[in-house]
Amino acid sequence: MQLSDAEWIVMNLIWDSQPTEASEVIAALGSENGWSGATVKTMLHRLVKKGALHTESVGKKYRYTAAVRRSDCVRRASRSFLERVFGGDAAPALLHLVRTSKLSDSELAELRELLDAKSSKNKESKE
Amino acid sequence: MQLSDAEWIVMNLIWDSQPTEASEVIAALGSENGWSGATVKTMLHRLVKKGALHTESVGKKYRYTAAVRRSDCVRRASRSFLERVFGGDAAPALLHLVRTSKLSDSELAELRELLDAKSSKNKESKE
DNA sequence: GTAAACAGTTTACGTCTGTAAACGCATCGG
DNA sequence: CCGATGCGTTTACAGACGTAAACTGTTTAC
Repeated sequence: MQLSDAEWIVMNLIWDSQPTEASEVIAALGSENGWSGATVKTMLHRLVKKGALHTESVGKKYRYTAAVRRSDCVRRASRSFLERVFGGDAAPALLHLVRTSKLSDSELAELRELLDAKSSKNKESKE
Repeated sequence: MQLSDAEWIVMNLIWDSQPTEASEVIAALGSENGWSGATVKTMLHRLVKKGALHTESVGKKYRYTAAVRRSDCVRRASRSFLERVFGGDAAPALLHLVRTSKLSDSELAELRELLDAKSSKNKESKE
């Protein structure tokens, strides 16, 4: 499920507050991004058509829900980003991101923990 | 300097082996990506037009060199990726990438070092 | 020197994107 | 009951993208 820039904006909103009605999306993105209602409607329609969203008309109300999991889209987008910018090599990407990002102490700690967990897994598979 | 997928492929090649002649790019990307020579020529032309590449005709030979720094493009692409997929928040992105990537011991070590350096910098600024 | 090869420029064309108006149908308020 | 409002659908349109052929001028090999 390849999402464009604008589509990510819509999907992020819907993932965050499902199920969502058109009016909410229009209200949120209209003021936040300066999109006209017509534009938002087009995005929603296209996302439904490409299978990223799902509409249910419960009673007389229409609601949008995500039809694809955010994690899948994130995975796909990350892979594509790594591929195009870093030739698929995660390590330089990570180094770059760490260098150029502000990270709080707790975030740093969490990352360090993950790295430690990964190291021990490396050791295991070596044995 | 917003680069498209295909443009990244060309730019990566040229950054790696500057200066480059059209024939080399065509040879490399033709076999590697299955692009026709005509396609490569179009890409080169567009990249020159948008200011990402620079042509010099030294004597009777034409050579392409990058007119933008890779690091700038990487920064821009990373920011855009973070923005669209993780709402601009680096920490979750890093966690995701670490979780889903294979990293060697030395890469893990290097990352850990960077994190440590960042921690101490955090402390400094607090004092 | 004439044809083949090569390089850059033009033109082409279908698809995707961002942005939006217009249309048609249902519903709601008066 | 009738017009305003809300929502989904259709249509629109310019610019970017991927892909590539055609054209033109130059260089090179026979």
